[in-house]
Amino acid sequence: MLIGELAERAGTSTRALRYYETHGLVRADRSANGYRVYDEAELHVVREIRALLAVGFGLDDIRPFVACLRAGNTSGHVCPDSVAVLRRKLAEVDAGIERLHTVRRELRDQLAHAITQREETCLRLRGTAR
Amino acid sequence: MLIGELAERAGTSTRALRYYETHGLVRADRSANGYRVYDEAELHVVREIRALLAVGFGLDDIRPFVACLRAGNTSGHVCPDSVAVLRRKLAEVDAGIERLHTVRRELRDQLAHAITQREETCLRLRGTAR
DNA sequence: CTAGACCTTGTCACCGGCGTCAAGGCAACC
DNA sequence: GGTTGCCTTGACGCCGGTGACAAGGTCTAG
Repeated sequence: MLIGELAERAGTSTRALRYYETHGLVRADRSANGYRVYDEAELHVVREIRALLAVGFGLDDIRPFVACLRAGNTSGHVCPDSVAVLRRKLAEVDAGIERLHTVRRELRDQLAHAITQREETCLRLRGTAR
Repeated sequence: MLIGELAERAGTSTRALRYYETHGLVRADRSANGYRVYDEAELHVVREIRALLAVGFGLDDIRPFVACLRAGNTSGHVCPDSVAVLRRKLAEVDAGIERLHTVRRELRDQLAHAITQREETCLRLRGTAR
């Protein structure tokens, strides 16, 4: 399987695949003419990468999952390192949620305050208009 | 007030102030020697900018708030444009929270799954060991 | 022989809010 | 006049995951 086919089957671009390779996530053999040649296993690797990226992982976070897949596991999630990353990410997401809730409260308060202010101004203007 | 003093009093850097200026958020007069000279009002403007940046606003989002302050309002939040941005941001934050909750669920499930798998593997290994 | 559909490496561009360095001008004090 | 400490503009770097383009090699079909 050449890079174009892998890209299409994995739903990504050849550019991305080469990028993953330079960052040590995807491996390729080379044919005599220098083309990258992939086996079926790499398809699963790339799909794992894409799935994790979509969830918001960075390439560095993904590395353990790929290693786990390469170690022969059906899922990239079952190795200790992967689990550690999952835990960390879960904590990060929790922190993010909390932060957004704080921001949300603040925004709501400011919005409420602004509207109250506007109504008062409006009333005052009507008052002076008479 | 020169740029260094403003930066210090507003809790930011001169670099940031110049950046805000190039993006039309902060205004400065120039003294004879070309130095930026700020009046007290700009301090409030910069503080407003910083507060909104801290909440996660982009510079473009902040522009209406600055305009509102310049229009003579005590708060930058009371003008219609500002309120519109506040509403939009609130919606964005809500969307962000929801997205993170989705991710969180997914992470939790994968984590649970991974741990279950590991326990099974562990049991199986113990079984074969005997 | 040629067209076109692949592949290769290398490089620039993007987004946003700055940090940081360069090279120089101005003010004030010793 | 020399040092120190402010100020000026300009330009590059960063982070991450690509998109896009250039200039070339390779394979296949007509």
